[in-house]
Amino acid sequence: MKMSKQFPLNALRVFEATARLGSFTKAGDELGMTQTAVSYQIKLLEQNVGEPLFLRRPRQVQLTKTGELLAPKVAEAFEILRDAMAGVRDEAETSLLIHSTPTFASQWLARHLGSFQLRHPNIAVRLTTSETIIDFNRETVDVAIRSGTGDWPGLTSHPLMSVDFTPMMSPKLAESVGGIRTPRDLLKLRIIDPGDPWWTQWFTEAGVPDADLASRPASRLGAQSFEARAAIAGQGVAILTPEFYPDDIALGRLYQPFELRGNDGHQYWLVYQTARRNSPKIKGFRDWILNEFAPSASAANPDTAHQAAN
Amino acid sequence: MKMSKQFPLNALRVFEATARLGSFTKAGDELGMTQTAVSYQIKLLEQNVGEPLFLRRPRQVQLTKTGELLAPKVAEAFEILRDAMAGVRDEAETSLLIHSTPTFASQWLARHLGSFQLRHPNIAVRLTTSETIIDFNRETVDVAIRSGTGDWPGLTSHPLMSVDFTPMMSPKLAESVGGIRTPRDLLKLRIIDPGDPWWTQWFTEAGVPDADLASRPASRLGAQSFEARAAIAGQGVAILTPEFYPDDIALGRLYQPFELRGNDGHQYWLVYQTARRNSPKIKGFRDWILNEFAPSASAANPDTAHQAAN
DNA sequence: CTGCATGCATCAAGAGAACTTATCCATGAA
DNA sequence: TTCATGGATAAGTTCTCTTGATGCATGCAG
Repeated sequence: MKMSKQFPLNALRVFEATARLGSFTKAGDELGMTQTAVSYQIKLLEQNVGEPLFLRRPRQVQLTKTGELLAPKVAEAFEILRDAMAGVRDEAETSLLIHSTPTFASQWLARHLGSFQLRHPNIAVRLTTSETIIDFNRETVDVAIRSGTGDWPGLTSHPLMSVDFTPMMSPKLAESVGGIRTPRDLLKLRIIDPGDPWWTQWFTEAGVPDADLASRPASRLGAQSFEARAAIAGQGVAILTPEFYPDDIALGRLYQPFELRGNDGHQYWLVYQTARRNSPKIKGFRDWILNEFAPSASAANPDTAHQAAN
Repeated sequence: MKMSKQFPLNALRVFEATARLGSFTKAGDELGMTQTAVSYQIKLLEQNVGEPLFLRRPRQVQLTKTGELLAPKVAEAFEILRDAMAGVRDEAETSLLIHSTPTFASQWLARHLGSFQLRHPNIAVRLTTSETIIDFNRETVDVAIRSGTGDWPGLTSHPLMSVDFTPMMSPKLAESVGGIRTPRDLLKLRIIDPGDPWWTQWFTEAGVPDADLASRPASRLGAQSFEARAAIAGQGVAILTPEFYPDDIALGRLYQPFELRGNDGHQYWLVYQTARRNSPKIKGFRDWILNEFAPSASAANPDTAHQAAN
């Protein structure tokens, strides 16, 4: 015995509308079905209940006593369901859960999210961060920003910015050693997190493949933004992503001695579940952030999206 | 846009069970469907809402925030629906609406219904009467007892008793004219409702085709039971159905001078909508009343039913 | 009183949804 | 590692539901 038959939900919906409108035809109109279908569903329900629910009067139907007993409760139940669905749809549309790496969150999102909220004033943004790459199947998250190669099955990724890196330090620190003219001059300074592979790569590209970094004291701060603070404080030279520190550069707190930038092939990506690509709030966030990163382009171009082959 | 799709009821039911049980598989078991079907329905609902409702954890599913928002309301709504259905089913099973002619109701049902209630103590009987033949499509009635030919489209009829008739009077009235020996003797008495065609028919069959009834004063009482009361009171001779007055006959309040009974081809029938023939309470009433009218038979024989050709 | 409009019932046929079967995959436990 | 559990996916099938045509009864208008 199928539960679905033991509890004819669709018939109950039809019954609710019919009881309210007092007419099979009108109920059919409201529900977008034919009068025939209404008649059929009501009959189903009556068979299920074991009692007629409507008296078939000449040009109208009227509830029987049994029907009158049932109608208000059914109406109430559907009212609740309608509310619940509406509430959840609303919630779904008006709250956006963003996950990001801490660095991107503090260095970029924190400064730009205001513009998103201006554009979508009725979307409440919540931001969570972690170094780890979250699993959309295990966390309640709408969109994420992560660095990597953009190759995640089931997810759509849009490139935001490449993760370039170049040495940066406080201007005073540079002056303290008479200025930084060649890459080798950097080795006169304390190097923040010399174990970072970015350093090796950068020095190699800068023509200093033999830079001895391994022997230097390790000072891993975990997140780039912490290293940036340290560099600003004059504690050493850090290898940073310049895009994250426009203000510090503009205000002369950070100094980038060389144009040369390294890039390890990683980028920051906007990522979301491909299945949810049409969700308005996700679409809205995508359009906004792509536009932010492509100020010259008239609009965001979703075609740059990258969907991992599964 | 179909309402039915805009409001996925079946998916909501599946969601309710799944949220409660925390497992697609278990929900499928409870609902009598496969895990696959549950998965499908949940996906439908998630598409509809625009948000995932469950986090797919390795060996269990867990509600997302959105799901947690939705679940309790849905549960409440279904609780109400379940209650409503149960209530209405119960009401449907435990109340029996009988319609009858006033005569049959007062002369037969009133005296026998007690035995039905003994057999079905949890069925609440309600009895309505009218001379007119009710339309099952217009009145809330489960079973009816009516006289006629048993030929009603859409209805099933079981013959209960034939509507025989024979003159009856109070014994004292009979003595007052020196006893009633021949049908003609009846003409010495006041005849109650001489316009009743039963009289004509009976006198004809009794060999008195020329009985002058038309000229007698009319005294239509409307219902046979009223005429019986008048006869018992000695006000005249009435043409009655003896089966209705076993007590009055046994106690000597009514006297039937002749064995001869007329019959106009009408009978009393138990009638109900053929579509509802399997309703337990209707079945119960049918079995009971047929048994009452067939005391010799070991059980009622529904095969005597008569369904009018449509 | 006749003809028309309304509203529901019935029927056969068809579309499409819902469900099943078969498989696969990931995870956690033994 | 291997097994057991629980879910996802794909394809095929079943069957509910819907549609459209038709009929009937009633009430209203002329």
